[in-house]
Amino acid sequence: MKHRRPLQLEAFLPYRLSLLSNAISGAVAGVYGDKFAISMPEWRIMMILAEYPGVSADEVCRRTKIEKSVVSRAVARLFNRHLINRDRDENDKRRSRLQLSETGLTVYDEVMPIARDYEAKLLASLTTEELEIFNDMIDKLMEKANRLQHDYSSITGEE
Amino acid sequence: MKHRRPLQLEAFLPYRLSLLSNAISGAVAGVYGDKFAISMPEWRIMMILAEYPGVSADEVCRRTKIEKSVVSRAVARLFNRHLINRDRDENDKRRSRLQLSETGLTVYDEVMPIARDYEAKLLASLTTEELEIFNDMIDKLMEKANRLQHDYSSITGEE
DNA sequence: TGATATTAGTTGCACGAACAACTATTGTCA
DNA sequence: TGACAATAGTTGTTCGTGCAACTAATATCA
Repeated sequence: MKHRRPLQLEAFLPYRLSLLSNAISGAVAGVYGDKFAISMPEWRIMMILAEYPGVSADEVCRRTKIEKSVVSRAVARLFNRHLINRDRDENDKRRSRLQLSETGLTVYDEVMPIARDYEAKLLASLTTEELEIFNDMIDKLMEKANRLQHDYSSITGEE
Repeated sequence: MKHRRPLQLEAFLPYRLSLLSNAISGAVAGVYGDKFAISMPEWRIMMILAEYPGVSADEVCRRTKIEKSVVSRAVARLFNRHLINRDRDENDKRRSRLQLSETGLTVYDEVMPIARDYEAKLLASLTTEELEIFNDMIDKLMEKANRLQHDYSSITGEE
């Protein structure tokens, strides 16, 4: 007779992480989304531009890991709403140079404290040491996941 | 604490968790997705049905936290592909009683070891103790996130 | 009992994300 | 130099997801 061990779905890490990520992202999105109608990728881009003014859309992709088409449309939308400035790089006319506009900075300065406050409250449930461990484990898992993804993608391959 | 410091996006937890969750989910999806053309929610439902045969679609929703429309369509698709059986509950004719079919069980038995193996390999990068801590922190953060989501949703002025 | 509220499940619709194809510019190398 | 590859960015298409409206069955309560 076959012994079928249940997975214990509630303890299944991918499942748990997905739930947690959704819960947190949902709450974070509420912070800026409801008030300024800014989407998650748009906000991430604004954060990047606040930290690295003048970067290109491509660099935003590399830093955020957001799909370039998503970045393209998000940038277009931010630009149309005058939240960012978009100049072309004269040394490489394919490249754009992006930065927050005056308005964008204003919005950023208004939202950022709330986002920071949210993160602080969220992390208040962890000690500094725990947080360090947590971050360390995220790194490990991330690295492992990327390596495994490569391995497993060949399972389905021709054979 | 801090005033005008940049957020250090790379250290921003919601951002990091989102990346990790995507990476892991992507890899997991590759395990069953490529081979059997089963989507993520479909696979989760199959896991639930393997663990709790005969549950209703609504109970699947509660257990997986997946939107009921998504569950409805996923169940329909699994049913059409003869991976699950769907009977109506005679005591409450609104309810359905779902369970894996013979075929579904076969698929489950083939995919499950791979999924389990993947999780094992993923978690191999953590010690047992670390994993325990990690799970504990996920619980804490989850609880906190749910509470905060409630708090922050009232910022926008709606009640 | 009958009016009304709840619940289980389905379906329509809108929106965001992934993927690929495309334009325009720049880099490479014979 | 000129042909071709690579890169930056845009756009079209498809698909998964979430919300809301809807149907059908059951529960509540005067």
